Amino acid sequence: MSKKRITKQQRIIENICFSDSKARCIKCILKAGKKGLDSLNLSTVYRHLNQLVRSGRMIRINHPEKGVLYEQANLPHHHHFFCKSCNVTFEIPCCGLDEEKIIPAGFKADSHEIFISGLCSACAS
Amino acid sequence: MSKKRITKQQRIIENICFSDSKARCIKCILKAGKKGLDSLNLSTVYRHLNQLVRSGRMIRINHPEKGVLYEQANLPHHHHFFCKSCNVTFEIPCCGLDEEKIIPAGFKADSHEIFISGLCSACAS
DNA sequence: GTCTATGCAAACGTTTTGCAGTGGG
DNA sequence: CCCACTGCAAAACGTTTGCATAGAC
Repeated sequence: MSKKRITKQQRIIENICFSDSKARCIKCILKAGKKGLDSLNLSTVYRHLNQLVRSGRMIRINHPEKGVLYEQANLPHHHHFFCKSCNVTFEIPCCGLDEEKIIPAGFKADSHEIFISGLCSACAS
Repeated sequence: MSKKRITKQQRIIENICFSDSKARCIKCILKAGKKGLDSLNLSTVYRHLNQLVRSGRMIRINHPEKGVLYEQANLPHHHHFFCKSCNVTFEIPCCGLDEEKIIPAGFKADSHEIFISGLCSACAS
């Protein structure tokens, strides 16, 4: 069995991912990481994110308008509101979905994703 | 202004897209189209689908597990259930989402997507 | 010093685009 | 007979992979 090494790159990437609960795209993570280590490489970011997803610490979400985003896996159940004006993705803490109502008889749901688009409160006013 | 021409390719592609309400991927459309016209080209399918999306007759949905799918735009409100066992996407006719409950105060939603994953009735039994 | 993780470049799959030629009107 | 649409090949993306080597231990 190979031994894992903790590298500067890994520390930087994980610090970004776990600094808050925001969902981020790869490029945002790379850009933020380059502030701490200019030589940080896109492949390295991909490799660490894939590893974090595989190990279950993060999840990959496929946002209908923003593409692939990475987010912490153990956040409380929530969904995503994308503001078309300021281009920011907000987490929506509670879930109003009644799975019983929506799924056909006999179907067994084990997960769901809700993506809402519109205007956030700042842009709506 | 340029005049539009109705081509064999266009007729074939639209026939496939509007033959039923199924959401289809590009490759499925190409494969089906090649039955009617073997020389049908992937670029042509992309060009027509993009045009159909731009003109508002179809929509592009970014399915979390199946990638990009194309679907008629004017279907009654519905969402998607993806069966992880048989790999089929089912349309769910009704919507149990109460937007009032889920979105934060001041936010204005104008659209939402719900993707549910699990087992369909056939695979669950 | 060893051997994993990195940076770089090349490979890959999907989507778009440039261009010469076909064919719809 | 014209010029929009097609097919083909190449470009343009986002993501993954192979490889030599920097650097963690």
